[in-house]
Amino acid sequence: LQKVSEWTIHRLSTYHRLLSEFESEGREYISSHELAHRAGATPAQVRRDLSCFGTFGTKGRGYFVADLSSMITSILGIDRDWRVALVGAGRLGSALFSYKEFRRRNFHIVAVFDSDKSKIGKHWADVEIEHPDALKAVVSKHQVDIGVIAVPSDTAQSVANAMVDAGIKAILNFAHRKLFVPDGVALRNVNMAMELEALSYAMSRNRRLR
Amino acid sequence: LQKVSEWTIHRLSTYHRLLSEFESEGREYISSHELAHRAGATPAQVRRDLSCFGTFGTKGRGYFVADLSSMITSILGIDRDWRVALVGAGRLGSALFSYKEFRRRNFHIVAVFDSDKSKIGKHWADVEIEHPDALKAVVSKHQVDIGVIAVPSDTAQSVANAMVDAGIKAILNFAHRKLFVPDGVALRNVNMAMELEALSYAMSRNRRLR
DNA sequence: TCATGTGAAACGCTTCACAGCT
DNA sequence: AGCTGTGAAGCGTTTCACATGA
Repeated sequence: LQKVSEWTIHRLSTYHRLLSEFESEGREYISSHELAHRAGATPAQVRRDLSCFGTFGTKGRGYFVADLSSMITSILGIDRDWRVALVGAGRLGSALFSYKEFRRRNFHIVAVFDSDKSKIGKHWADVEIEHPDALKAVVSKHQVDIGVIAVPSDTAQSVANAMVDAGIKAILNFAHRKLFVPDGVALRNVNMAMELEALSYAMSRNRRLR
Repeated sequence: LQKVSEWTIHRLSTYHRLLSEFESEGREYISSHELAHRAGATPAQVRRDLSCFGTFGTKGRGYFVADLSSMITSILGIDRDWRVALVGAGRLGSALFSYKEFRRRNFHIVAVFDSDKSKIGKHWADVEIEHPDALKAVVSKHQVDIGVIAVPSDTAQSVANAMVDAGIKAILNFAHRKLFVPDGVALRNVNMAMELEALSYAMSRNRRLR
């Protein structure tokens, strides 16, 4: 079993989405060249990415769309439901709660937490907002797999600690702060402010170059 | 002028945030070692990142916090205001509109667009929601620098095209889709579904390894 | 002939290690 | 002595190019 880079995984996500499109277009076979073109990658990269997990193609023909799609589904582990706990019931949390792309991929938010007393007890759809103190109990009761952090930066690390303590093994962090978690806990960050700063840098530089 | 990697830029964002903390703690000097520790990086990496832009440190002492902070501010181009146009006034757009981290960094959303007739004409704070057809006119009127795409995947590329056509040089894309833009236009993606799939992969793999 | 799968080369980022300055 | 700045080594990813098989 070799090491697979996180970029490969991101590209697999992309290939997977494109394969769905090809499937609904009725395409049977797809070449690495065409897949790469639509994915913004190179043919060699597509083949290399896939080769990490086995040999799925037919020489001279390409990849059978339906098979490849279901192989990637299985590799990514999205051939099952995942239960998600959301901490932070502000506007961002609300947007995440109703983000259709999540449910479409079988990620189900089964619990919502917020320390704001005016929010506790309210319902979002059929989920009641609870105090974060209940995290550990709720996580084991609902067998939560993934924790989503949508709280202000200054409390993000303590929320992450509580999630780890509750046995959560995967965290998606929206706070603008680097989080530290033990080995064995998967952590991904979505940092919108950082992306804006990257754009700001690019624009400042372009201006300077002209 | 050398090439600077996008990871260096992301780390500069992180250093910048940490330096603000050190400043408010009253620290005068900071070593690459301590900065790296808080940033989750290595001392050599901190020094290498900074060396792309000049020499800011004092041998034997470290970096003068206030100076380094303002240097990074200037490098990232966040020492000025940026005007942002948001396309997509759904829940995600709404969350972005009121995301405090943006305004704190001087990113100001000065225009909001949505093609939903029931939304057009409504106001968010003092910004009126307009039809995307008005994009080009509004961008040049308000001198918009950055476009944010918060629409469903299937219309994201056409929105990006319209932004490019309107002269926007930097785009932040929240749609779950790879966008293609011409050279000279900076593009950053925030792909929440993709991050969840990366977590799903990590969890599936962990389980398989045991 | 056509497209995959893969050693090997190329490339870019990170880490090492130390000269040089305070 | 302590810490920066940086050439050089190390390492992981991408790209090349071709043997292999349909």
